[in-house]
Amino acid sequence: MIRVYKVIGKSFFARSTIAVARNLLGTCLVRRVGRTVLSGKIVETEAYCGEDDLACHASRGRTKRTEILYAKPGTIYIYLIYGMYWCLNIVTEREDFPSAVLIRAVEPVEGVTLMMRRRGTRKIEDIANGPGKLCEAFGITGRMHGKPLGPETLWIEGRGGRLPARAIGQSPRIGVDYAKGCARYPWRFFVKDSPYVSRRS
DNA sequence: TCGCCGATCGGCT
DNA sequence: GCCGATCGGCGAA
Repeated sequence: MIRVYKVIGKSFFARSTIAVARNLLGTCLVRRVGRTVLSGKIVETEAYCGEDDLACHASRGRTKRTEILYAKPGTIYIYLIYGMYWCLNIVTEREDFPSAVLIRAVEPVEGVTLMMRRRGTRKIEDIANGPGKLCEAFGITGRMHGKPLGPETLWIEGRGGRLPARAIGQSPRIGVDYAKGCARYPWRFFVKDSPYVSRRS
């Protein structure tokens, strides 16, 4: 498959986190490793939005760890979860407002052979249907943390359009039951009927 | 298919 | 010392 997409600029991320999370669906996450291009269509995202969002890592304010969420839009935020898995986020909104979108799942497009090898599976639906899985498939680690989107790290491509509303599903975010009332916010977005999302209804 | 459980470690209390 | 924006393996049903 040949990509005919355009690189999405930083300004895409300098607006409401909800809008970014929703509009990232259908775009492509791309990375180059040596001569190999890895890419996948984003099919699932979550919005984490401000200190008032108890599920957001910045809900207890600025610390060494959460400082990154206050950075410029388009900055890469990667953290280690459960001591084992990396999770990929992209910082959103204006500088000094702590928010980001978590990329939770992609549909593998290019570099599938390498992804399968990294993931230890030949089942394409299981390659990148979860935040930890997609980082393993793409070889994304904490080394990219704090860097901007771009050819040296990873980037997003799109056609400039957006998916029709009827193609988009919405639900509470996964794994944030501890976040009191915020746990019910419907800030997870996914491509309806995609077999590549992390959990199907 | 479902639910439980352990792995493993950095950041916070 | 506790816990997590996860995952894969296991046993039970």
